[in-house]
Amino acid sequence: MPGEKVTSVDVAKRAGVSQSAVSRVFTQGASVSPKMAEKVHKAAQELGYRPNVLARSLITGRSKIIGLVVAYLENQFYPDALEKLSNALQAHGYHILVFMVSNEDASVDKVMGELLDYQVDGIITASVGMSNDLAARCAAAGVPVVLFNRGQDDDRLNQVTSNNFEGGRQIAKFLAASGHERIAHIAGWSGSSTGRDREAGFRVGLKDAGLELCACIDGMYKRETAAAAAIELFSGSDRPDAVFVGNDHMAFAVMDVLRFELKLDVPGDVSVVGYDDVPLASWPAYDLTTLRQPSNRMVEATVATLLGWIEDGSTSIQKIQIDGPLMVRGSARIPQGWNDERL
Amino acid sequence: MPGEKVTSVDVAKRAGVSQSAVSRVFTQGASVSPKMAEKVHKAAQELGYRPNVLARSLITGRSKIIGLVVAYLENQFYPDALEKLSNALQAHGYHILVFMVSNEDASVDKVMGELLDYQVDGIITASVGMSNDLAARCAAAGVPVVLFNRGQDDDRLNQVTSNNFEGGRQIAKFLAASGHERIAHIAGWSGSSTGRDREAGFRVGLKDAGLELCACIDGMYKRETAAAAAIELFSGSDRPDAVFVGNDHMAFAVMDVLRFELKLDVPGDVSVVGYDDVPLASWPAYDLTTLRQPSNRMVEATVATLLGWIEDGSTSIQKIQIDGPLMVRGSARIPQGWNDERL
DNA sequence: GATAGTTGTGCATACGTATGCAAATTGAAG
DNA sequence: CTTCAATTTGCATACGTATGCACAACTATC
Repeated sequence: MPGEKVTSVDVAKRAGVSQSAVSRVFTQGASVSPKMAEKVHKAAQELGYRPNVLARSLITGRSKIIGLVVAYLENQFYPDALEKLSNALQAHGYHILVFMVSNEDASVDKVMGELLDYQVDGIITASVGMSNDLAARCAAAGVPVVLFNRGQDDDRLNQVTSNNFEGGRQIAKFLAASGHERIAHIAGWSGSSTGRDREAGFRVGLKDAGLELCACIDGMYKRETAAAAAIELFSGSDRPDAVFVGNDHMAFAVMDVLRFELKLDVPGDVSVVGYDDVPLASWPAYDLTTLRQPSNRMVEATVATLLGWIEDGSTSIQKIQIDGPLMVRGSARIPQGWNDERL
Repeated sequence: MPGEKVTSVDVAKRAGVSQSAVSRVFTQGASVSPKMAEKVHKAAQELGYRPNVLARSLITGRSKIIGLVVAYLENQFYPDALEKLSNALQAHGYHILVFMVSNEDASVDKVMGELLDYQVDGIITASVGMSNDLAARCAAAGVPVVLFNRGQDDDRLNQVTSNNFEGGRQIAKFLAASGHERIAHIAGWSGSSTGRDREAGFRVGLKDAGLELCACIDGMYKRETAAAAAIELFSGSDRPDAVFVGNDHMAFAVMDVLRFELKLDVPGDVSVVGYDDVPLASWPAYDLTTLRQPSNRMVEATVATLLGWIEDGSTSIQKIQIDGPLMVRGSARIPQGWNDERL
């Protein structure tokens, strides 16, 4: 391999100008004469020169890299968000450096260290929390953090979520309105704010309707755990007639168990409602009634917050909650006149 | 924000040693006395020092960044691969910088330029090809490229795929053995090697069995296109009794159309076979018979190729094809004695 | 055409680290 | 205690770029 690194010095030499001139031509907002710009561009073109982002970052303190920490991509919500985040950031000249973590242990902290080594301009964590100790370090390093789809009390951390409490309540209202009487919940991981908030809202919603949760199991946001929970809940004869599952990913597992293992009819025997509205939820094989997390708007808010912090020096902590609609589909009995009421 | 960048110089000062000593302590394979190492580590600890990867890369010429170019994450195969790639590379001290492209136009080339700006140590493209012009530039820059799940003739490009031709043939053999007579194909995008190879193998396999393709439509690897193709193929009365769909992602759409729109029974009326074996394929809602692309081994091969090139200076072009088994499930009629034969 | 004001350019230096080289230290052997 | 080899350390410099500062070139004004 030839391995010809062509630098601004080479370009300067060929164009017969100084290195600083070359630098200015490639720097946004520096003043150069049209004549100079043309000369330099020509030389650069001929040599195939492109500025070295890393070297630049050394001096500007801006790496144009955003670190994304994510636990797993199995739940379709996250690849979808990742794609949208990447596109949005790319449009602003930033790119995403990916860090996979296992959510359970302290690997988050370890990985975050590596993250800072890369001098990232900002950090987005999707579906993972972080230790306060770590939050402090990021704050000290001046690196803004946005928790995407996860809340945390630490007041140094921005966060963007859907309105999980309200979402849970809305689902309760819906299930109550269609006359269900034994309503169960397979909750999101209780170690996560999203899981806890959805459950809390759901309970309040049921209470408002004069109902009470007949059973509640932590599904850990995992397919296997949710499936096991479904078997436990629905094997007996006094089974629930409706279940709110903490996210779509688990809801699919639950529907699989209900229909193919326990031979129950959905929604005839059991109504199932999920949370997220991932693309798969609308496919007819599942046709899942679910509360939409508006990923577009969540991504928008995340990017806006991050860039505001990085480029405009904003320092106000944002705790953004975005409302989403209930997508009424075929997996749950529909209350009479539901559509009318909502017009 | 405080913004305390702590450098090796700060650590050196506090430990009462030279900056180079600090550097050596944090450099793999440099010789330092235990005493020195301890002093430096202590000071570093106290100040919260971590080496700046970007500055390091400037001098070593190694950024520890691998660029990943990917077109879309909607097909579950890719987030799955991304997760595995990231984990494998992370274990070797590398991280993935993500670049989303739209496959159709020349945006690949544009994005690749940005990629090189980051001085990536290597490039993985998932599901996208690249212009020869570009391949030349990467070769010139000494940056190794691995095409993941996509082939291309250019002899400067490594590639890792499943054995698509053989896979297609195996599927043909399977469908023929179960006595299907009117066999159709909704092909992968004809602009991709994977799509073409699977189709070619499929045709050969049918021929070997004395059969012929009764219809073939390009599904573009897109859900909507595949759905439209399914309607076109199966609306008439002389419909096919089996269809091989170019990947699982499209196969799901096809099954949805067949079952819920055209009210056909799978596999009673039509057998459906996919390609990839993404996790969803094994969920009972689809229970899709499909040819597995062994993503674990493909990832392994990709990482090995890339790191061999980067770290061991290997320069031999690898064109790796990995065989995968046919996962026989419920979406296609099973030939009598199929299991016996295969023992 | 001289002067002041404006813009464009070059010089020098800095960013944070790694590394060749020579000096200094250590340890072993005589 | 001396000598020599082996190891450890510090000094200086380089990586590729951006930017403050001083100076050169140009424009407009009288």
